[in-house]
Amino acid sequence: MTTAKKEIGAGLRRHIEAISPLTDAEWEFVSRHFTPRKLRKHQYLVQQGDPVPYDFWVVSGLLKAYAVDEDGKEHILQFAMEEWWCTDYHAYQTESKAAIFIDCMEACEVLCLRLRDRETICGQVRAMERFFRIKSNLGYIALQKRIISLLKEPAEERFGNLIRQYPRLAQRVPKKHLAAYLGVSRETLSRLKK
Amino acid sequence: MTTAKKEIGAGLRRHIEAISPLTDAEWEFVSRHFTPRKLRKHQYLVQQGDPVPYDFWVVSGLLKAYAVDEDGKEHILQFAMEEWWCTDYHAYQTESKAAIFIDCMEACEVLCLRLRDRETICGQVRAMERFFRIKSNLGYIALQKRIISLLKEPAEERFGNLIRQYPRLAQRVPKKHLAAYLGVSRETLSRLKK
DNA sequence: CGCGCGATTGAGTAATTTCAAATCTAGTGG
DNA sequence: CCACTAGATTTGAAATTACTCAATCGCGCG
Repeated sequence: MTTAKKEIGAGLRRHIEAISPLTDAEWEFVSRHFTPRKLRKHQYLVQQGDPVPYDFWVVSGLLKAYAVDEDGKEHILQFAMEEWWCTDYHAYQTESKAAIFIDCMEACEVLCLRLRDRETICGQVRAMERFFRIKSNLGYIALQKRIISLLKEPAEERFGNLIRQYPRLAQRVPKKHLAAYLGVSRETLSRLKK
Repeated sequence: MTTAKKEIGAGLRRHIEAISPLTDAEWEFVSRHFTPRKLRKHQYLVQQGDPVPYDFWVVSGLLKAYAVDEDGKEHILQFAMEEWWCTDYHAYQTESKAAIFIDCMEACEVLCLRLRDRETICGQVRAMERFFRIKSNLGYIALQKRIISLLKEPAEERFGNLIRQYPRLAQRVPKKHLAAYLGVSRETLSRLKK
């Protein structure tokens, strides 16, 4: 492992151990299954219609995952900043074709994990099965909140909550993309900010 | 265990083993941590502001989980039919107060699982940790699809997909509740059906 | 038979979108 | 340091859509 890769891996290890501690031997085994990859701004990690061999963990940079409707408009499912996981989980899990796009809003470094390797890791390392269980649970909770928010709150309140909860994100991301995340047009979002 | 409870438990065992097989001893251990409960139509399982000690697995009947906005309107997060899991997972996991209501649209039998017991089960029975990991994953995928659907598809298409995917549900549930699930008024839903 | 709940319909109102144009901003090269 | 350009944001006005409120219809159950 190169020095650079070691540093990258250290971040992932901290991320995992915040939930489920690993022995050095376990970490050694786990880390072998991740492949680092660098991408430039605007590069795609996933394109609609293509297979999705990897789950991605963001080391640095910023991703957006989005669906495109028949008018060509983008609807953002998720932003993914440092230490976030992101992929088209349906396509990934079922080894089918992607329904969404994922691309880099900034230059990125990611760690890639194949489905087979994820299952191997979970099978061999008990702590990793626990990690992914808890992580999935937390993800589920977050999406439940998002759905309630979409159904119950007016756009203005959704926007307020977004910048309150992710102030860093709101600065890094062009507001038209925030609009596409909140489910309103950029013009409406602009008018809301008063 | 009574005969009735054995029958109920058998359904849960099948449900679990469809994902992750158990030995008889493991099942014996696991099943001890579930408490059966019967409820009449319109009874609450969770009320906003109350603690949420249980995750519920539906043996029979039909639940709805919903948030209420300041105008008193209901926004349905989830229906839960036979063999579905349901609770306010945020409040459950963090042992905080419920943000939503869950009540019975029909008379129900459920199996109740405390957080502590879920963690015990996962800690003691490897297959159950795997079960909950995969189940959470599938749940996450389902919610991702729902969010994309809410953002990208017009209400008419959401309605069509709903009755296509859950035809049984669409018949069991008053249409005004389907509207509250889809995020439109009942009048709008009514006009869409043409 | 009549009550109650749900579904539908109509009319008016409020909110959002669309399209177009103007303004602003950050990064580039001279 | 300034001018220029591309992308982002804002603003305006018209058109569309969805909502609200009220009234009516339909049906099952007591």
